[in-house]
Amino acid sequence: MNRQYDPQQIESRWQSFWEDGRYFCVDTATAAKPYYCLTMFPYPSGTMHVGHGRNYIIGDVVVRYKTMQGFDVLSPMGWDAFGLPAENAAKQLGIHPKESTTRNITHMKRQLRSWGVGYDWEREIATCHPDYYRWTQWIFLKLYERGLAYQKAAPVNWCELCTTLANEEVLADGTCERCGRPVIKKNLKQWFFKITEYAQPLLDDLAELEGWPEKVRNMQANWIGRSEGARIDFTVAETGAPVPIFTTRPDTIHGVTFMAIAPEHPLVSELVSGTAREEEVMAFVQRQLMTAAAERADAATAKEGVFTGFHVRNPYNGESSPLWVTNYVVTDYGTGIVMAVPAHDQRDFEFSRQYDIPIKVVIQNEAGSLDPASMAEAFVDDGIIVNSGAFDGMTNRDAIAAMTQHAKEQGFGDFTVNFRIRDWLISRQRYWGAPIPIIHCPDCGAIPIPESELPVRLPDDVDFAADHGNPLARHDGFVATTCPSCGKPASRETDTLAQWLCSCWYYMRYVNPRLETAAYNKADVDKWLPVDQYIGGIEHAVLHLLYSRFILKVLHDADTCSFREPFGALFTQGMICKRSDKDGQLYKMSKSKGNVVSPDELIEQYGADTLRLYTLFIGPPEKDAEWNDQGIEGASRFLRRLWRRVHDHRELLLSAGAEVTELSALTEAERDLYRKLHETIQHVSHDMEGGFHFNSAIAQIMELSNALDACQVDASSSASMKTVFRVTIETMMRLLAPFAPHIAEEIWRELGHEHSILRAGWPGLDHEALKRDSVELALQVNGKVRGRLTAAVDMPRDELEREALASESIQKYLEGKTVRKVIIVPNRLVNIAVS
RNA sequence: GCCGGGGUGGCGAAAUGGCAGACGCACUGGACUCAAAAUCCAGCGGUGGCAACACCGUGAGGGUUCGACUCCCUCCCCCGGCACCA
Repeated sequence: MNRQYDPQQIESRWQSFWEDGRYFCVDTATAAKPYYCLTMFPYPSGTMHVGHGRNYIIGDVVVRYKTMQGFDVLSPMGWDAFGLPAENAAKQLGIHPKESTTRNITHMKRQLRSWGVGYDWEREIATCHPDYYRWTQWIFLKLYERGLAYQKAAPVNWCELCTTLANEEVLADGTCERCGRPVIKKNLKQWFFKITEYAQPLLDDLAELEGWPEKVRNMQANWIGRSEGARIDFTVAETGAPVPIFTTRPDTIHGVTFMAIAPEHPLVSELVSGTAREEEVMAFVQRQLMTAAAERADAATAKEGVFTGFHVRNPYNGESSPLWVTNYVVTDYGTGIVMAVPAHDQRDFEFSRQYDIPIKVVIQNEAGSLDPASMAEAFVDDGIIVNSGAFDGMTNRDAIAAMTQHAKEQGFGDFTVNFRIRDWLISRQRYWGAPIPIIHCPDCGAIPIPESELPVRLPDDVDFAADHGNPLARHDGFVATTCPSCGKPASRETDTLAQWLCSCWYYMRYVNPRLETAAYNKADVDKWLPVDQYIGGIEHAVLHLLYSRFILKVLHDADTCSFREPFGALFTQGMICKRSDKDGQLYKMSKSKGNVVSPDELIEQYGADTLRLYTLFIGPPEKDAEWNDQGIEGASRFLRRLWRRVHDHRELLLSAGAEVTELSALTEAERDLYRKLHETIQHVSHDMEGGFHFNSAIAQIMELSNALDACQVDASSSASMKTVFRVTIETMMRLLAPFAPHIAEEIWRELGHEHSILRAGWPGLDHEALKRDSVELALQVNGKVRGRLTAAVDMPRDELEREALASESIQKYLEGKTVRKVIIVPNRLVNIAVS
C-alpha cells in the first residue's frame, strides 16, 4: 500500500475483478431474492458527459446497496440503437449506421466501465440487432391482431428532418422535440396504435404507482386529459347532416347563437362544395392550413372566421344558428365542432363581438344584472338558469346533469367522457429502424407477415446519397416481394417503427436476452417484473414511460404476462447544468451549448471514485444541479485523507480486535466514537431507503470520518480504542462501498479480508450502541435558547424542571417574571414560558 | 387559466413541529516550507460591541402553537406539465 492514494493503480484492477468474478451477473432461474434495478439504456450517441454519468452512478449505488443486502440483483445494460443521428451521419459522412452505432457502443461501454458501474454484460442487447427487432416486429403483429394497429390518412405532424412525429414528440411551442425544427401538418397515410383505447386504464393505474414521483403521474394524467361532459347531436338545418358535439357545459346550451367548426373538418368542404360561398370559405381554410402550428395554437392569435352559409339546429329548442369556420376550434379535440355560447364563454364572446353575432344570457348572476348589450366579457361563474324553458330557475350546476339526462331521454345526446390523448403515430419514413412487418398486395391489401417469417431484415446495401426520402423505399430488392396470402407480386411496407416502440419492452428482453423462440418467457418475466427500481431522466415522463405502460397493458391482455405495470418504482434524476463560458447563463450540459464536462479526463485526474462521490454529493439527486469544477476537490480530499489514515495505521489496524463485544468496557471517548458509528449507520441506511438522499448519506460518512480524525489513535492507545477504531473504519468502508466502490474494496482487502466487500453485508444497527448516559439539553425561555443543561438520560420531568429553573444561565431571564408553564421534550429541551 | 415542484449564508446544500445553516466549495488568518503545491490548525449569516453578549435572520404579510424553514391562510417570484381543449 502506497502512502499516496493512486486511483489509476487500483480502479481498473477492481473493475476486472468484478467482471471476472461475475459479481453483477445473476441466474434468473435460481435467484431466491430477486431485485430488478434498471437504469434507462442510452442511445449510442458516441460519448457521454458527467450529466449522463449521474444516471448510471445513481443506479449503481442502488445495485451495490441491494447486492450488499443479499438480494439477487438483476442489473442489465443495453443500447437504444436505432435512431436519427446515425442515419444523418450516413448521409453526410457516408458511414453506415451499423458501423457508427457499433463504434459508438464500444466507446460508451468503455466509459461505463471506467465509472465502475456494475452490469451483467452477458445480458447486453441492442435494439438494432435482428435478434431483438424481430420481437419488436412481433409486438407490432400482436397489436395488429388485436385491432390496435391501423393505417389512416390524416393530417400528421411533419418535421422536415425527422419525418412524421407522434403528438408526444411535438413540444408545446410547435417545434420538434428532437431537432427543434418547426412542425407542420401534412396529409399522409400512416400507421397508428390505438393508445386511446387504453386511455382510461392508463389513467386509472397511475393511482397504483405509489413508487413514482407525483410529478410524473401528474404529467401523464395531464397528457391523457380526461374530461367529463356530454355529447349532443345537433343537425345541419339545410341538409339534415348530423353534427355531434362534445361539451362540458350543457347547462349553457340554450345560449348557443352560432356553431364553430375547425378548418380541417371534412364537413366543411362537403357542405360548401358547389355553393356560392365555396371560394371564400375554402380560401380561409387554405390560409389556416398554411399557418404554422405554433401560431395557430397560440391563444393570443386573433380570432377569425367565415360564415359557411349553413345553419345548425339545436335539438333542445329547435333554433337554428349559423355555422362558422373559425381558427380557434381545433380538429383534434372532441368532434372538431363546438357549440358557441358567447354569453358564457370568453372565446365565443370575443368572436361574436367581432362578427356581430347575438349574445344570449342563459345563466343569470346573483344581482340579476347581466345584459347582453352591456357585457364586457363572458359570465363564466355559477348562477341561475334563465331563458331555457323548463330548466329556468335551476342552479347551473344542477342543470348540467339535468339537461344531459334530458338529451339522453330524448335520444339526442348522452353523458360522455372525452380524452385529450390521440392515437400514437408509429411509422417513420426512415431507414434506421425496425421495418414494419406488412406487405401491401394490390389484391389483398395490407397483409401482416407471418410470425414465423420474422424478422423482416433491414438490407445493408442501401443508398444514403439522396437528400430526401426514405432509402428503404429506393431499395428494389427490399420492396419487391410476394403476397403471403395470394402469392402474387406485392411490395413491402417501407416505413419503419418509431424508436419509442423498440425501447418500450427492452426491460422484458433482459430477463431472457438470448431466447430464440419468444420475446420472453412468461414465467420468468412474472418472477422478475415489474422492475423494482427504474431510474432515468424526467424528459421521458410522458413519451417512453407512457408508451411502455401502454404496450405492456396490451401484452398483458394478450395473456403473455401477468403484471399490468412495467415499473413498480421510478426515480427521475435531475439534470446536470453548467454555466456557459459564452454568456454566463446556466444550461443543461450539451454539446451545442459548449458546456460539457468530460468524465474521461476527470477520471484520469482524480479517479472514478472521486467523480462518483462528487456527482452524488452535488445535491439531492432528483433536483437539477450546477456543476462546479472546484467542487470535485472536496471529494478528492476526503478520499485521499481516508487513504492516508488507513495507510498510516495499517499495522495497528491489522493487529486490533475485529469486534466490539462489551460496550460497558469502553471508555467514554471510545463509546462516543462507537455511538457515532452507529448513528451514521442509522442515518445512511435511512437515506438509502427513503428517497435516495445520497448527498446527505455521504455528508454523514464525512462527519464520521472527521470524528475519526479527532481521536488520536496510535500504538500507545488502549486495546479497546484500537478495536473501536478498526471496527469503525471497516464499517465505514461498507457504508462507503456503494458510493466509492474501488477504494472501499481496496482498503477492505488491505485490512485482510479475502472476499469482496459486496459480500460483506450491509452494516446492522446496534441499538445499545446508540444509547447515552447523559444528554445536553437546550434551555429555552419563551422559545429562545438561553442556556444548556447536562442531565441524565430520561431524567424524571419534575427533577428536570427543578434543575432547569435553578440553572444559573437563565436566572436573568426569569427575574421579575412569572413562570406560567414548563414544556419538556424528553432528552432534547426544556422551554420555560414566562410572562 | 388549471395542475405540480421550488424560494434557507458568497456558492452547492442540511434540518418535515423542538438548539437554523450539518457536510462540502470558495474565502480569510496561522503552522510546515528557502519557496510553492500538498497537508494540518483556526475562523467564516447580518448588524452593534474590545469582549462576554445583544438584536435581527429560512421570498413577503398574517395565523395556529410554549415553540414554525417545517402546519394553515393571503400574496409575490422562479421552474416544469397541460391549455383558443369547448
